[in-house]
Amino acid sequence: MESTADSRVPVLNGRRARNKHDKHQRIFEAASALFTGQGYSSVTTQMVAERADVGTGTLFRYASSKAELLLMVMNEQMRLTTRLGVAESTDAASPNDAIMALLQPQIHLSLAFPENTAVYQREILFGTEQGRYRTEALARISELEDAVGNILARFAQTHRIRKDIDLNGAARTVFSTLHMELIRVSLGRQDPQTLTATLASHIDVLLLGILDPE
Amino acid sequence: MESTADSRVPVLNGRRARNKHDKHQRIFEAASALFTGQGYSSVTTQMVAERADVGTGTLFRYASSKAELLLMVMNEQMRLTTRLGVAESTDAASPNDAIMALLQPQIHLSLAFPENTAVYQREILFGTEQGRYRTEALARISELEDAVGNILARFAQTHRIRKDIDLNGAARTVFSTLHMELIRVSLGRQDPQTLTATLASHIDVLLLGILDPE
DNA sequence: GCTCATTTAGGAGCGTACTCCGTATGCTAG
DNA sequence: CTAGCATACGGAGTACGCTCCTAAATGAGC
Repeated sequence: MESTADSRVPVLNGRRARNKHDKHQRIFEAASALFTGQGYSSVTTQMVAERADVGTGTLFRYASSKAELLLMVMNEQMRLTTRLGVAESTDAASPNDAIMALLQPQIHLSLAFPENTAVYQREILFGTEQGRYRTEALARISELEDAVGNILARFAQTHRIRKDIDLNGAARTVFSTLHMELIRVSLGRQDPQTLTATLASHIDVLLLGILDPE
Repeated sequence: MESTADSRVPVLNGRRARNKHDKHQRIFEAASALFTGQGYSSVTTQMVAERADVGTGTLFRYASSKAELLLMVMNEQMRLTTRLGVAESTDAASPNDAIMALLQPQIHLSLAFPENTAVYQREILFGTEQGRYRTEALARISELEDAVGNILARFAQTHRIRKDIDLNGAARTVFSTLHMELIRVSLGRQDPQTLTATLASHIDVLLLGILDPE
């Protein structure tokens, strides 16, 4: 028994691993094409399964729900925008600029795919299942929140700040506004033009509001 | 022809109107009892129909979806809390107190029914159907937002305020935070205790942030 | 190569929100 | 009271996300 335990080390080069990888790839491509082509709601899991040439049962072995399929696709896009945002925020003059530079790529992506963004936001906020892709999405957002928190912390080192202020809490309010504005815009309830201005204004007020009024 | 047009005035005393009213009442009570008794997700529309003693087809003539059924129930509760909040906010000393007094009853209600609140928030934010009860819910929230806007406007009259500040936009950020915190708490991701403090702090920062720093 | 154990595949089947349309009920005119 | 019309009712049927269980594929030991 113990001798076979050694073979538990995952071998990635077997037929099995390759098949799995292939199927995952096909499913990813099918979901990606369908979701970005026609919106989330008009795509059925049957369609994805057929296009990926797998059974429906198989599909749900690779993503535990239809929503997870979307997260799988969106995460990949978010991976790029996050990296981009972090990079661009480093050489910003003011904290306002830094935060806006950080978030700009996410906003841009969101505006490009409104319906998928709405579902993405919905699943982030209201999803209960602890699937692989949802976990990844949450991690990515936490990253961004921490980045904003760090920018605020740096600001706090060069300015007199009110004592009882929780900087992480402050960072969260920025994201509350971001989430809500993204939802509004992605569902067509608000002009995309206003989003950036609203967010910038919130940050502006926030920075002034946390200063110690001597 | 024109003479019959007079009869278009809705007569509320016919058998028909009474039947309709009765059914509506039964459906309301059934939905109310089931949703508050066990959570939203474990209630099926069949159950509601049976308990109300109507067919499923009939049920969907009175509420266009399961979510609308919940909104129907929650709206009624919100009607009371809104009135209460508005009343209590009038004799508050500071704008902070006024806003918090305004929102306290809503928060209290939300904490009492976490699961239903989560669904309520989800439908408010992401619902697309233009059902009767959703419209009503949105109107109720607009009311509250306007009330916050008014409190800020009064504050602006007795203090020097930065020029380029949009008070309604500022009011919206308060609600962004409120929505997000309610979601977090109602899904059990955050301690209910912190909600009020977080919100109060946001308002605090906001009020300082919109002041003109001479 | 052969056998056995374990992992993976997939499609028939299920639960549930919602619809469709034939039937019943109430209203109005004559 | 009756006929004709409009409205309301309700349950069989549908769509779709997801599960369950049998069968197939793979790899290990000999």
